[in-house]
Amino acid sequence: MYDELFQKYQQIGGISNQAWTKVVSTMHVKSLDKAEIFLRPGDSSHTFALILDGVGRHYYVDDQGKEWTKSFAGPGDLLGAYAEMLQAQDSRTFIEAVSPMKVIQGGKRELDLMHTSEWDGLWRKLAEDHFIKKENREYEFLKFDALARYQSYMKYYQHLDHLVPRKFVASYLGITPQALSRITIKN
Amino acid sequence: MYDELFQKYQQIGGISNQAWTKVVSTMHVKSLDKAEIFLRPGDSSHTFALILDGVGRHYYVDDQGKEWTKSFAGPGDLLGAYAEMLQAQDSRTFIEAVSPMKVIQGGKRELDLMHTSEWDGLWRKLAEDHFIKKENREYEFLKFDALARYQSYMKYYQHLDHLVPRKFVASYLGITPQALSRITIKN
DNA sequence: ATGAGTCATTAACCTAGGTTCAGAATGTAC
DNA sequence: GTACATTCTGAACCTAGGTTAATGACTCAT
Repeated sequence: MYDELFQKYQQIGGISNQAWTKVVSTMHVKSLDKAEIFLRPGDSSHTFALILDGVGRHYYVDDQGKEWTKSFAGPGDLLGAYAEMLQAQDSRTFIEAVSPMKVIQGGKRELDLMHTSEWDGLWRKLAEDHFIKKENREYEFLKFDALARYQSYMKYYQHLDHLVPRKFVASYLGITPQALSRITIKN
Repeated sequence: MYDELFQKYQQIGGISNQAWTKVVSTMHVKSLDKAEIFLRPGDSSHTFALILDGVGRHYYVDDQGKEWTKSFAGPGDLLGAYAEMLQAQDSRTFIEAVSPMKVIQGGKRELDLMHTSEWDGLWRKLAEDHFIKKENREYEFLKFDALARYQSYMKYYQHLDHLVPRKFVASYLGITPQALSRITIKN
């Protein structure tokens, strides 16, 4: 998985093996139990990880205690409070392991190491990809009903869905588990 | 306004006066009538503009002919099919003048001129800002009802609102003009 | 294996917002 | 200024999805 990880980010941002290794070598592998929380509101957003195995989930909790899932993340994906990192704020989101996970974790040290021009392209690409994904989600919230959003979820996250409880899917779609049941039985 | 524009992007991305002037000097001023369309689906996403005066609107049209507003843009803001530009696709969105506008327009030539490392920081910052804005909108769609979204709109776009017809506000919130009337009368 | 939580589903009822239609209030063109 | 078109508001009715509550089906810890 290490090699795949390098290849993935190499391809996205044209990082040299050297620069990559320099950063990754100081990161350490961490295992997370199912339902273990990786990051919570108030934690430093400098903490991040790359997923080797398993599925993670980024979510908010509102004042009534309801959870709203922003995104899921699988092998190769970035786990972290990305928006807060960009704004130099502490995390406002929770990140938890949906299934048992294995990740390589980094922090401020590694982020600083990536503050060279060689990494600019990668970070720009990551920002752009994040933007495109969120704009697409905006589009779906504006135009799609819950069923159409569910179908889009299934398409986008098909490789992770078998590990994701339906209540999390519902919270990602912005509906209740009951509503998700209604939708998926009928259609 | 020219100076303000430079100062704004100077501050965002640390562009030198020289680099800025080199790009802007080949752009030309364009006036748009109210309701005039600046860009439509199928047009090259290389066409973009910086707003000198007036208010623009980015929107989709769905298969039933309904319009869904992605964002508004005022003086100093970027007018363009940004997501499509990033993906090297033709525009999928409409952009129109909500009020009479004055802009400085650019195209592929200027985009190419900005393909130097000096511009990387600015483009990265733009991508990040776009991402943050969209993630915030995702958050509001997940957690807020129409009234709360309206209040958020009023806060964010208060400086432009006097120029924006309410039907466009409704289409930005993802509701009908009738629903917007209901909301704003009662509250 | 057993009991205590979770989780998914179903059903009955409720509500925010959609739809349709109509009238009032604006704009805009001549 | 008059005429026409567009926008805004309002009311009546409808529907997608929320809320509450009940019932199995699963975990999983002991």
